[in-house]
Amino acid sequence: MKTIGEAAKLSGVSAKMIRKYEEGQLIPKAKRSPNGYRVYTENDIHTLKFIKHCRKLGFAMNEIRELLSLWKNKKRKSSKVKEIAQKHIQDLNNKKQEIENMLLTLNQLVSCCQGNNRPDCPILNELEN
Amino acid sequence: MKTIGEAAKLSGVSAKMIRKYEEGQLIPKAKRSPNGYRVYTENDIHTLKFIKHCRKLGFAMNEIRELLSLWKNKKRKSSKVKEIAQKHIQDLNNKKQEIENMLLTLNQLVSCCQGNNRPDCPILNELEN
DNA sequence: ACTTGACCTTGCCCCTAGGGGAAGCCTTAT
DNA sequence: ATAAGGCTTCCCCTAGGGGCAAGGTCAAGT
Repeated sequence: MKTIGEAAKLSGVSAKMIRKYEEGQLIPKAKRSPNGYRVYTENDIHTLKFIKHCRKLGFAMNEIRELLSLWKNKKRKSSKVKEIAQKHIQDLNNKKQEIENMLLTLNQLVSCCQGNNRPDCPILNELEN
Repeated sequence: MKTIGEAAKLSGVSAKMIRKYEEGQLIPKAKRSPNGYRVYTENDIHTLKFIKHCRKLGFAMNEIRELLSLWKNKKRKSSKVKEIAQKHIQDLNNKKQEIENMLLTLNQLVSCCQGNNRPDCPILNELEN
């Protein structure tokens, strides 16, 4: 039986986020010891690690909620998991594309700007129009 | 003199965000007409367009605050503008790298998952460890 | 035995950038 | 007069962090 700080260290999820995941019902409400502190089992920490890995791949909380319920459900269909992952890949590709568009414009603008002591600046000119 | 809705349409910034930019002091507090509605000049709309363009390139509000003050300052040094832009390019490259790392793992996992009616799933296996 | 200090946990607030929505007031057209 | 739509402020949501006041825990020193 661990406190929230120990669970945080062991799982890699911050104590703050553990409380949020409880509030957002990703994990069940933790039992409390007599002093009111949250108490965690090895199993809870296993679940927190699962969540941590999901976050590292960029899954949002709704998606993690679905992944958790599939993970716990031994009668799941792997097609459902694959579907969630593919949807997420799509989202990430869109974000990546947006960033690349920004970089294209920014790199071009920066290469045009002298970057000296004078006020003339093609970056500001572009932002103005 | 325009209302917030008209200013939103003309600038491309939503009414909601115009109020937030006022609250966050990116723009000065709008004057009010006798009924309490916010009132905007052509000049205000020009500034809102500038902010809109900054956002489209992914600048955060702090950065936009700096860019706005440089924009209004005729004695600025273009080197300062260039510096902000280069720092931002760095941030975007980092984000892009993170996304690419996620995609690498996800694509590999998805290609390993059968996606059928059976529960075996390499994606969940990976998330578990 | 008692106090002090260090560290932990609690719940609460704030921040980002943008959206959603509710409740109430104002204007304008029918 | 009434309905539609715009404006006001206020709240909630995301994912994660920062911070703070109040109180618990524990060890060391008095």
